[in-house]
Amino acid sequence: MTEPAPKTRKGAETRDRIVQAALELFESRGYDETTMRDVADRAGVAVGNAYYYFRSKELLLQAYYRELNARVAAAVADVLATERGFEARLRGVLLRKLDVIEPYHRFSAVLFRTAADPASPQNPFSDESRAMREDGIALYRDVLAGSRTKVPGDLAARLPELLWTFDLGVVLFWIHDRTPGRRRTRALIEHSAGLVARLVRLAANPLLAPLRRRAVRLLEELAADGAAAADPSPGA
Amino acid sequence: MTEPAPKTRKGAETRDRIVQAALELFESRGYDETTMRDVADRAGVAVGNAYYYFRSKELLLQAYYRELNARVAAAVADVLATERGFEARLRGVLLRKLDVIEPYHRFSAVLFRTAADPASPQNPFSDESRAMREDGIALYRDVLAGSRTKVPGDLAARLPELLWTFDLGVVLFWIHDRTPGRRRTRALIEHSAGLVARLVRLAANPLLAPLRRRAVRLLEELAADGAAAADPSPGA
DNA sequence: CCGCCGTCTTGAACGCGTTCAAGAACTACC
DNA sequence: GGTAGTTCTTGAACGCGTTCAAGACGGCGG
Repeated sequence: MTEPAPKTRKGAETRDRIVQAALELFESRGYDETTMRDVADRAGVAVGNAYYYFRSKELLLQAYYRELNARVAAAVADVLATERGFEARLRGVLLRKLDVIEPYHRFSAVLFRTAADPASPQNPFSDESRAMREDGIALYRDVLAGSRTKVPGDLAARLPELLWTFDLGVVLFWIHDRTPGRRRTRALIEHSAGLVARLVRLAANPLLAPLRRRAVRLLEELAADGAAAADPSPGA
Repeated sequence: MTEPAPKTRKGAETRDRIVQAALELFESRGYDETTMRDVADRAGVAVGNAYYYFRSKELLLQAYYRELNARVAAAVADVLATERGFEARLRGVLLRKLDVIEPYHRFSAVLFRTAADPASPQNPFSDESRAMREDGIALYRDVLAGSRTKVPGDLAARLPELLWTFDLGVVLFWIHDRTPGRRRTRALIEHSAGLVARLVRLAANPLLAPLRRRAVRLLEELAADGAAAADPSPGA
């Protein structure tokens, strides 16, 4: 995942020492304030050595990011196993995720800064992120599948993507949320889970079928188009 | 807007020469590939002088950004003066905007990269961007006011913000759109304008009043909270 | 034990954005 | 014209992320 996987025991140890040093410094001092020379010093190696294992400073931060994603997945599993209602599952997933990532709010800006660049492999719509994107969508497929809510056929195929986009929106909001304990983000999740659930139920109403079909058609068009040309992203 | 406004005629000329050089180089060579030394050389000044007028390279790029915004506002005025239907106004505004910014798609990544950082003044939710944000919201207040569509009272107060957020979403989509002529973004605008218009009309339906009130309450809560603590951003 | 080859490690050097102390140019007032 | 005070201009220097040519290390076939 991050260049030359160490081939020897010693190599692996050095790599670990570098990651360890980096994470400690990032955490205590912040990303921008930590220099690669600091990291190398603390790990007891030369700067060049850090670059032997990580092509860039940013990639060093990614170690954090991957770790986080794994922990989110673990934290969320338990909600998916217990809750049965769609609203409860959606809310539960988002709140758990929030709990896990909260301590890293400091870094979110840096992570997001690079994730925002369409050219960056960290961008959620990039080819390189395909696996993670699909994991995210699969998560919401599961949220839906495990609940009793019935979703109209045409919408069912697109709804997981839509919910994943909603998740991205919540994270975006979280990044910008400077209230203590991320109070606003919690309020957003608390209330919007109910709203989303109601909207999904509403979408099943036959009176609204024409509108729903229009919306689904748009989503399909964008997705199909994207597969050929660039990225399969939804809109807002 | 960008530090020491020149106090003398000569100062203003130097400043202009620097902006000019920067824009030409950015356009022909790209932002990252242009160095401040290049800019200074082409403008016939010392590096330090460029920094006397612009505190950073990024601020130099902002010259572009502000210029663009002004041109968008101008291009859009004509739509607002002629069109009367809400849908046509919304679609027209977005398409015009797209036409104006299209030639600068190259830079959008760089602009967005910094706009994404919550700590950056260029961030659309920052205090420093308050003026531009409010201009954007005002634009959509105008889109609504000039149309015949009737919007329920409680929603009317929040809808301009919501539409501005939708606008942000479209721009985000555009940034990631790599199809020729930005075909996908055009499709998105083309279809979603109608959808949004229908949704607004739907919101007036008395049967949906409870749902609408819930949504409006959430928006109000987030806005009020934000004013006190950090930023008044909406969610997804 | 030797020599070889892949793996790992070094630190000087590069190019960049940015800062700053020094001074030149200009203006205003006497 | 002289002087004081802005305003503008300079270029060397700094700290950073990053690169790279050179060498040290370590195991394996002979």
